[in-house]
Amino acid sequence: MADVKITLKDGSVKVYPKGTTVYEIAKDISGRLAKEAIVGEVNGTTVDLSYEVNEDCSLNIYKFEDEEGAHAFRHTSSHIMAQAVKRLWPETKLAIGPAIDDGFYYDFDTDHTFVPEDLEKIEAEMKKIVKEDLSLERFELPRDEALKLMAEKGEDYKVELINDLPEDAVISFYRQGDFVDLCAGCHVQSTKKIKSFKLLNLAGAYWRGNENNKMLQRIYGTSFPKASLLDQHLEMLEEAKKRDHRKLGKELKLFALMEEGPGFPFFLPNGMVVKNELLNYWREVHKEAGYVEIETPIILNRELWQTSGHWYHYKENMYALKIDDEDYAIKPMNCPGGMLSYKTELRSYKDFPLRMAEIGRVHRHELSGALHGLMRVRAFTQDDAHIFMLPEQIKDEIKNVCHLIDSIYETFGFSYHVELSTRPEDSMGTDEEWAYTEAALEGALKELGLDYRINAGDGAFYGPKIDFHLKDSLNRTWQCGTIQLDMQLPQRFDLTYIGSDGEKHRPIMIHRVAFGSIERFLGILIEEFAGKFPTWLAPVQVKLMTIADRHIDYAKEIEAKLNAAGLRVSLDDRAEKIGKKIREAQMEKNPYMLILGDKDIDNQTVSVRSRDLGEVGAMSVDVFVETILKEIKDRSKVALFQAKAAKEA
RNA sequence: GCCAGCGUAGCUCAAUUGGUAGAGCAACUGACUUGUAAUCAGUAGGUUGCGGGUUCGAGUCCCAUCGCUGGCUCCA
Repeated sequence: MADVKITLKDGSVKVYPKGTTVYEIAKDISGRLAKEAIVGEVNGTTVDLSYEVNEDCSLNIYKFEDEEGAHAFRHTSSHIMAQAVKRLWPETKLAIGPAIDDGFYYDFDTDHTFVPEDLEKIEAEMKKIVKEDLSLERFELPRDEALKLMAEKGEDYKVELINDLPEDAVISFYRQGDFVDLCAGCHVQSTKKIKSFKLLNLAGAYWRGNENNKMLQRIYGTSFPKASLLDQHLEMLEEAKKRDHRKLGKELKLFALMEEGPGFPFFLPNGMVVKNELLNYWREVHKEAGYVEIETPIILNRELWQTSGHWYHYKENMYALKIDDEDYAIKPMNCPGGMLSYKTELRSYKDFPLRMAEIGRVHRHELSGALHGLMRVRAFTQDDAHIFMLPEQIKDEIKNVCHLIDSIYETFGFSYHVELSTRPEDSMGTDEEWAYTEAALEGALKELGLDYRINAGDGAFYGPKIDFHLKDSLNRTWQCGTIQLDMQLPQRFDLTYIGSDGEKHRPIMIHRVAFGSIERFLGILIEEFAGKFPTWLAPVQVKLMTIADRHIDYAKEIEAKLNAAGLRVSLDDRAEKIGKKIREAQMEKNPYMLILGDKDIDNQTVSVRSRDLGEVGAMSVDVFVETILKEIKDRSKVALFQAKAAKEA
């Protein structure tokens, strides 16, 4: 393999095998992942050194494909956007403008209200800046000079940021032409590198994410080193729109959201089939995992919510009402009812772990602006369970729940990430209790070897939690499963059990969900499968269609057989062409179509067409039923007829 | 709740500078009797989200309100 000769800025020469990635070269030379990133590529046998080195770092070259490279690239894009905005509206004050997963944003404070047309103007100005080929120069200033510089420029937000930096912080700036920004860095060497970009949307955002602060105007954008990559990304966004669960939910008649009940979804017959299948599956696996099921009331009195603490800690989110002059509230969570259920009997340590599940419908008054299809609603169904146990059972039980959740997600083929959320500011309980419970959850995660990230201060007010997050079609993540260790409610409700010593003790309680919310899970499910549910979930599993009216009797005969086999069947016996019936069935995303005509009557067969595989061929009804029943029983994610076709071939 | 944008037939969208709402698909009726992604013809369908205002005249402009979308905040 040919070697690549690289001349470094200090004049020294290094030789690498051709094909070595720039990233590896950078690591090799610098011996570490340096804080400055530069985007570059090895082409052929030479390396373009023109964009090579920062003043205070050794050679650090990253490709756009590396996280650091993309980050630097987008961060520079963000600076270019800010520079463009400052040129167009000089009075604008800059807040923060970081790189994010798929692009970048910048928060601005200006009297000018940005409208969508402004994005084009800003893009045009950005193009100029890119063309000007401005190099990004880093410089550091002592605190007082840094403050002076930003104050002179009227950048109040930057002044605040500098004031909040720790004493020993290095205060760095980046300059590109006439534009200077307080910035810790990671930039490409020149504005010229930002080949393709697009500003995507406008949004409001509170300064520092605090709703008591001023609302700034945020502009989101994305950028790529090649136009083709940008096009590809924009195409992906278009594709994602097509699988949006709100769109598909309407098209497939799964659910409806109406003005009459914002945030309160209606489940239509098709959606109800999917929901019930999900619940059937859920009950099956939970029974196997040793759970019992209960149901508690939707409405309970004020005293209960005071006991639980919700009346004070969750009041803004609760729907309250008066009944016979007494205060009641609609449950926002199932736990208090679960506590009362626990207390209906004297419990023994021998009953532990006691796993009480509840498919509970809860109502929460979410902010109107937070509502989002099925993902964020005001009434939803939690697949809840409260598990009561001994302290020494905590780790194993958390592991059990993690396994259960994992196996459920695996059934749908979902990948997920885990977060551990710790004590929030507004919380109940002692420091010791929090330390103990947080350690218990983290210990279980570590023993399981699960990757997780810590979400400091994001726990529930009554305990720390482990969250399982799934992604929607736009890669936005949604919390679904959660496991919360709760030492508050057992105390507040004075829950006890009789231990082996014959004395009363306080049980440990886990509060957990796997789907999280059936509604949200269904939303994720729709987007993941783009509406093409696996057969076991599909509202209509088999669509029968006649070629001509004379085939209707035979079709009804087949329909009866499939019905008898427990399949969800629908017959299209309209006097339409078969092409049209197939087209409509495909659009309804029915997994299987049976085409019935003269040949089928003569041979006593059905002609099978699969939504995913196309024409499968003719077979006897019995063979068809046998195969599809297996596919359903296995909760297969793919059509089993594919395997059959492969075997025959 | 906050910032911005949007709201026309069941769905997807039209409607010059304000001039009196239209198309495709779906639906319905009829003809056609069809072999793997759209047969043809006809019929019907809208107080332009709701409520005010400006105007000779408002889907177009203004105000208010409800809802939706993208974010922020919050959270399953």
